[in-house]
Amino acid sequence: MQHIHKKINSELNPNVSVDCVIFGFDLEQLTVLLIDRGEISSAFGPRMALPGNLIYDNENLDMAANRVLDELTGLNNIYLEQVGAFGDPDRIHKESDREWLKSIRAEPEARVITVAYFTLVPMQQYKPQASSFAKNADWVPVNEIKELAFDHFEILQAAKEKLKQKIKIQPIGFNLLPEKFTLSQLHRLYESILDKPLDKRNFRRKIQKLDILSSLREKQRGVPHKPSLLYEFNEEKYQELTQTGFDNFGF
Amino acid sequence: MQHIHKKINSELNPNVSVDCVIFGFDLEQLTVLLIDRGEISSAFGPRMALPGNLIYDNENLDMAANRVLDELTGLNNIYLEQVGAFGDPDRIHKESDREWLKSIRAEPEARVITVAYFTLVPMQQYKPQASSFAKNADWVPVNEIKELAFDHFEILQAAKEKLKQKIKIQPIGFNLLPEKFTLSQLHRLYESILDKPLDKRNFRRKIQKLDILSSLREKQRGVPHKPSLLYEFNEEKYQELTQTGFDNFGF
DNA sequence: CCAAAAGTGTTGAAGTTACACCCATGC
DNA sequence: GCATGGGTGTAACTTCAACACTTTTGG
Repeated sequence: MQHIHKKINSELNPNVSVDCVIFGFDLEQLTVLLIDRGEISSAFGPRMALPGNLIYDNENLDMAANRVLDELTGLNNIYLEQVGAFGDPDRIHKESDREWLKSIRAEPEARVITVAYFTLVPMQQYKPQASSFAKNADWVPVNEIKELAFDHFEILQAAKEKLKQKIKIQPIGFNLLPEKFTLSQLHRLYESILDKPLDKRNFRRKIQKLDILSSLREKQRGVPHKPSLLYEFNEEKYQELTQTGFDNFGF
Repeated sequence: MQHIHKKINSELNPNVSVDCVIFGFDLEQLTVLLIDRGEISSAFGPRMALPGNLIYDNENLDMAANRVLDELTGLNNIYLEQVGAFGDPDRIHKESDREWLKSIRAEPEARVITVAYFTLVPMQQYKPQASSFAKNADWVPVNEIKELAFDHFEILQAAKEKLKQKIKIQPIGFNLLPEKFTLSQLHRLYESILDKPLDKRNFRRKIQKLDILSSLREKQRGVPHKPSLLYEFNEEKYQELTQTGFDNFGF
């Protein structure tokens, strides 16, 4: 896949960037989409970073986030929600980051504040393709991430918090799963996001009460235990509930 | 659009500003602190704006918000919480705003993204004093505000939403009141923020269960009806609850 | 037959909503 | 004495947390 961006009649703004925290789920754990910046010549430091880059002066922040995500990973047309703005003056304190910026930016020393966005996507439908200064782009389990470029680790934590909040008031987690899924997979997803165990029976009861699932007549095959029923969303109710939200999904 | 980006660390950054949404309560309704920019020479448009200005390259965003608030209104040392980043390229579309910027900025045409902050303060303890480019600074009832400079009206709406969310999980609303207050005043405050009526008895029950109020032996005087008992906070419990929050103050 | 995950109900406690009347004061 | 807002309790209902055993499959 290649990206042909219509020529943008505007300059990069050296002071404002966007970064994207794209969450996925591999049926085991929560993952996030990172780019690999490759070996940085002389300096040690984390190679991985959130996909992000400077904005253009004539695009709004949401558009910039989508463009940058597309340019670096090939994912496009994704609804992104803002996490917030980050940008301590010492945000670029790692030598490796400084050096890397010199290789890709016109004004590597400029003060940059970055606006972070996040969202959730069904991993299996999005195959990231690295390009531009991303040497590679791939899903990484959130719990395995120990450090990232710049202040991206901090941004990731903030995004995780937002996600925890959001999952309590909207049925967002659902579209991280394959089209047909089991309640146990959904259960594991909620536990991954909230980072704590949830009672199986209580969880199932609550979820079913939301009335957004249709159980299929189909079962898992080939598993060495009692096969689970498969479910899918009731698209209509799901949309409705996404709009209205629920005040109290008190996990 | 041009960028004159200085590498010197103590310069104003032409592309990033902060704006502050400071909420107060006048015992009747929610208010917000605005500055009056005065008559703008030839153009019509709103005179009022949120206190805000460009950041310096060597200060972090939180510090910038505090500094700007102090410079424009004299309020200082206030805990501010981020609302988010705003900054469509067409954010400066009113002629009056454009003209005003020419009078106060070195690069009035620069693309600016702004980071909004909000907080709540006890009005009676903070007497705003306008200075710098603010001709006046004063509390204005939120419901009376119909338009503001730039995209400040939109920012105000976003801050109100944040406030609604926050009041459901933390006892923030309390410190908008005078030191001694009645439960009815607190009740009215919650209704103002949530913008809907709350049952009197249920409200009182819930609030009291939080166990952060001490009832004084003192009563209102001079009111033409049964005088109310006065309350104050239990400072210790209040702090504790502010830390931990409550998952479920389900109004 | 064993291992592994799926699936299923009840109970006691806590919380939620809705609702109507008397009380103390100033004028 | 009247207008005004202050103050109080209960009942029906819903929601919540805690908890253990049987079922179905693959190997």
